[in-house]
Amino acid sequence: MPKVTIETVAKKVGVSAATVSYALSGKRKISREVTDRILKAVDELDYRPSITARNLASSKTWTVGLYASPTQNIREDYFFNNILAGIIDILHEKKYQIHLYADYLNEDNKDHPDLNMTQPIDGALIMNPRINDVYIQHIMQRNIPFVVIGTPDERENSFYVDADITAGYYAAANYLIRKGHRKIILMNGSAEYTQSKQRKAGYALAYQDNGLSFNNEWILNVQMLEEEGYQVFKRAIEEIPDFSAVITFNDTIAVGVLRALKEKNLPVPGKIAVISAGNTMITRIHAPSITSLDMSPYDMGAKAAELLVDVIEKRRIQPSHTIIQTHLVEREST
Amino acid sequence: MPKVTIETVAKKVGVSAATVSYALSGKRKISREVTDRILKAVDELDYRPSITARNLASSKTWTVGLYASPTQNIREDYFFNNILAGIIDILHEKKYQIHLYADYLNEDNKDHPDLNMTQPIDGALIMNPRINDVYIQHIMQRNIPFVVIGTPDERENSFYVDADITAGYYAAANYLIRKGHRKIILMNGSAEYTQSKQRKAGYALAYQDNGLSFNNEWILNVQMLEEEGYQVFKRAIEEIPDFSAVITFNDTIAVGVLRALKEKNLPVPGKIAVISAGNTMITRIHAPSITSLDMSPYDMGAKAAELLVDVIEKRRIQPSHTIIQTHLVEREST
DNA sequence: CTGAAAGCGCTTACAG
DNA sequence: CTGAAAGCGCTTACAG
Repeated sequence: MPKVTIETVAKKVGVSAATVSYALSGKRKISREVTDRILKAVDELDYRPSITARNLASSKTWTVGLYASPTQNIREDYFFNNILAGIIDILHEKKYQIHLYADYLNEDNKDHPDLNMTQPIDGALIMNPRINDVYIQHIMQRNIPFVVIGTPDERENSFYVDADITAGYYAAANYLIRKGHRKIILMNGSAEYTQSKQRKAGYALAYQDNGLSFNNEWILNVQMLEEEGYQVFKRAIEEIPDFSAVITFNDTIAVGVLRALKEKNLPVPGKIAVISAGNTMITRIHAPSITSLDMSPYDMGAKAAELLVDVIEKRRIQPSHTIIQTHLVEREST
Repeated sequence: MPKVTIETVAKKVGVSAATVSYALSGKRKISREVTDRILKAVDELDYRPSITARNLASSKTWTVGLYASPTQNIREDYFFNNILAGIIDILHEKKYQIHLYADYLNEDNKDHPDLNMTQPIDGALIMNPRINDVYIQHIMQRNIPFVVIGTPDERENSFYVDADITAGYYAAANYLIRKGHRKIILMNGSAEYTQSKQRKAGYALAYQDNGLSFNNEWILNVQMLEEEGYQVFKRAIEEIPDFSAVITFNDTIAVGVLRALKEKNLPVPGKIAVISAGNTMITRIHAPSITSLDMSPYDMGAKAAELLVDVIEKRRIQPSHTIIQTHLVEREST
């Protein structure tokens, strides 16, 4: 069975390939009669355009690259599901496809395969921006439109969508301080991510506004895995005396923290208060249920995707950003 | 800044584009000296090949289409994360990219955009196969290599990877029957999915092997959402008298079921035993923790991806399949 | 309203 | 060991 191309259709109908192309795209008016014959031939031959050829000819791919987390994080990250759902829904609506990349950065970034090719994408969505993010640098250098989910280092030149993380952590710390807590451990993310700076800033500001001070030793940097949260926190319990509250950078870490607290017979909320961030299903079903910062992940994904499409299609040129309000959902852990 | 193409590099070095292509791909030996000059020029010009042009010329895209669930399911489906992680890891290792499609099927399947184009993919991974699956039919018709994650209707002509769901549900029902339960509600998935048949088969076989019978009214079909599980089960509690156990088709549904049971003051496991499937983090942190069927989602994804690459690269031609053993993890809910 | 033809940027037989 | 050229299957100015 020979391949059915636009040429096959053109021959069958007795017109040029150009006419078939125009009839199908609607970019030029083709007479009703010819169009009908073309459509009939397309149907009979079961012709389906080669997207690859179309991409090359039009230098437009209708594809967006999504740069996500490392896979071991994806496995435990419910927050990701919701961001992803928002992205998929909007891009589907706008007729864009998704090319999914996980983060596989290592020492030899230079040889990273994804970075050494011009991927066939019209734009990129970058999650979890790092300080001096290699992906962002690469994308910028290649002049590919992009939107960051999170707050990038170079705010002036970037479009981005983020939750107001600083305000969120300010609210969380403030809430605990007002309840009388003075020594709050912050289980922050890895220092390489810009979000970790934002969290610390909110936390610090709450102490400051209440005329109190904190110690940098109360702030720990951990990987995004439950086991990691558990291990690091088990040590923290020994090494940081007399703390009375914990704020974590996501729900998964909170699960690890709560497991360590249970093991050490430190009742929550009786002796220790815990606040997480993410407000995923986990926080509702955990016993005790977990007070958590809601950051509207679905909306973040959807807004970022919308913004990206606007940037790709040049409806937006000047860098802009959207900051989504967060709110604290109180549950049993505080 | 003019675009840097293979022609730019060739001119700069004083060789043909073909030579540059061969030097870069290694498909033909190019002298050490020329190769070095080419590599130097590539570096200086920051040349990066156009994948789109390469795709068209070689009719190979190094891209796999992943047909996933509807987004509202993805939002609540932790199982998906693990399958996805397995897929991503293997495909990254094998140098394939991922094109992600969510399921947006509706009545007018014919006009489904994803189905009316030849997507630039070398192969497809299809999750949650339906009975008479439109995606599978489409992919088969286009002669695109594919692997189903789950068990497709047409087993003879398909490659697929699945957990032994029938054995798993047999084990779950058997376990409950041996504990004295006689009336077990099966919260099954939507009847359009092939997996729902497998679950019912395992459940039915357990009754049969124990010389007992069940009633079809004890088997309910629900959508993959926590709220749905809750709503449907709340009604079931009224309408199905004297049941003593429940098996659900995933962890999320179990959460809904347990919420309904709690609301109706039916203690678990005191009065009702509950078994879920998926064994995601949810089952460990729920109170009570949930006995669950482990189905190794990461391995399923990884094995399916490996198989697909073998099929694409013609190391496997004859349809084959891998069935992964399941095992029941006992927790507090039984 | 429609066609002939150049062009997108590669790869890969065909020649030497 | 290397080059000239056809070809992948479309789109889109350029002409009429």
